[in-house]
Amino acid sequence: MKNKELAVLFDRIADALDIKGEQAFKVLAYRRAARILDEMTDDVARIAAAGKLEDIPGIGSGIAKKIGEYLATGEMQKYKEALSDIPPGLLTLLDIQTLGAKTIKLMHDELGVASLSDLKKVIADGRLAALRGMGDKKVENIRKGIELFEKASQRVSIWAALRVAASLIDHLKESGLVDRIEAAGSLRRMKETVGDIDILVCAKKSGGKDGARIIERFTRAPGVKRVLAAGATKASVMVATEDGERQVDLRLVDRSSYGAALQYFTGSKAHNIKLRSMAKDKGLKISEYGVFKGERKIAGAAEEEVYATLGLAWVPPEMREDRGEVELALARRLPAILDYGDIKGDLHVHSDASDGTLTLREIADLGLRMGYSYIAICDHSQSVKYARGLSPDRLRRQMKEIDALNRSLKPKRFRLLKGTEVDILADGSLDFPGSLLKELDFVVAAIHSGFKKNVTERILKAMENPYVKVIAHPTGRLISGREGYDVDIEKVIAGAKRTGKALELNAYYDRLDLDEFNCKRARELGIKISIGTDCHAASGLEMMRLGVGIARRAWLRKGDIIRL
DNA sequence: GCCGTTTTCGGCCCGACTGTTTTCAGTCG
Repeated sequence: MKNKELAVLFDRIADALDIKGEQAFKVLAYRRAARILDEMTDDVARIAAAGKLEDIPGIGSGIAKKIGEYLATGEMQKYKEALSDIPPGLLTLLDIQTLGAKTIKLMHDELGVASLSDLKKVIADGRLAALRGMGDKKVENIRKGIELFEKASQRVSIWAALRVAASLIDHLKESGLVDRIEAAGSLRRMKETVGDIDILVCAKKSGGKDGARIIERFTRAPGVKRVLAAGATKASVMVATEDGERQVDLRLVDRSSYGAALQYFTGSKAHNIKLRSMAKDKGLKISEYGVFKGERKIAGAAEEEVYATLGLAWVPPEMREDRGEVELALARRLPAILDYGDIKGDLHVHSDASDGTLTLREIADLGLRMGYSYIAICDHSQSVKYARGLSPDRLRRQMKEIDALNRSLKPKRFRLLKGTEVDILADGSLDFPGSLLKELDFVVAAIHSGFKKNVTERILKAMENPYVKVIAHPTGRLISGREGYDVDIEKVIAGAKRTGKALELNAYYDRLDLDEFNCKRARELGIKISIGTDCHAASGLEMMRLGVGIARRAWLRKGDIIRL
């Protein structure tokens, strides 16, 4: 599929035109096209062949023609033309906060800045500060922007971000001054990676000094390394996380605006723009303070109200990406996506028999506390030596143990499932014989070695086995803390479709295998998804939330996942 | 560049903040 390639091209064209000072709306049009292509699960070539490109909202005749040209020739005239007089190093400067296209163009035209190192030079020798419109403070901000860019250009994994947000929220709640508080932004939308963390707070007593106290407490919270700004309604700090420092913004809002602010700061940007332009058509105006008809505020306290004023059903945060959800909300036809409470169990957990840390009893206790009905124990098989994989004998002993434990758990309406994460060996055969697999409740198959040897073919062969229900690590992104493997996901998806096997959405830390994109494609093809944490420790069971979040972003319904 | 049961031309989301100005441009979320 050329979708992603084309997305990159259009994004670079947008960058180049932006720096050249082309009309902002033209730049926006290219960016929108890039985003559409990046997220599209259909093959753009197929749509182009059917002559349906212009049916996609946001793709008009101009961009359709350029797509056609690229598909036919492998080249795009507009791309060459746009990039011809732009040094490649200049485009990366757009990623520096406090530095935008206009300033970059000015620096390039006046000082010949063509790269990050050029920029550092003109800051050091004072030539940048001498430019018109520039001053010491602006230069200082750019310098700070560069520092931030070099230190924290990576987006942090959602799990680390969730933990940072939770600890700050708890810290603020302990003050007793807080009425409502929650994380907004991409964290609330459950994006796999998060840039900044946004927290929204509403004081119990508005108008008094409580707001100032909350801001004060925030800037002195544990983990805060630096305060970037602290005003009456907003504060920004840098907080230490597992993978470096991260910016956290706190916004203090009025109770009457809480819903509007939550909606606004949750985004995404594209979703919000669509809402606002709809509002405008209706003679309304939406801002973070509320929905206004002329001077009069007609909604704002609750998010539902904001959507209702536009005639829309409330949209789950995970769907707010302008991928058609607004139109469906208008038609009252939003799909009933999987809910966090729909999860009745975890379908991939390791015990201390292999490389986990928990006993069967501890896992059962945790499962009960999570409100589950079942957990599948899927320890490694014998060949996975580094993870103390179970021999057939040890697995049979574990099965007896589980049977015994289940008898005592019966009154609690909870059971452990007898399972395995059976290894797919170098020749594509499985690490246990069928006679053993047959005795198990749940068989997950996965590759753990020979990452460079015919991975795709081995997975396809394993899919032919009648006892295998699920393929784990289908995209091979990361596995047991090791490097991932290269797999032809197209073939794996086709294989799952053909054999009726499920693919695992694995949520342990940053592994999230499947990712959102392939999860969505699998759903569209009617392939079942199995959600398991693949966890090895107590905290890991809670990571189910990440898996469900990704599933919701992919619009999975209850019926799309395996439930026992 | 895209889009249109008020438009095939003239629109295209909104507000805050900052720093540099002397009324506003640039940037961000």
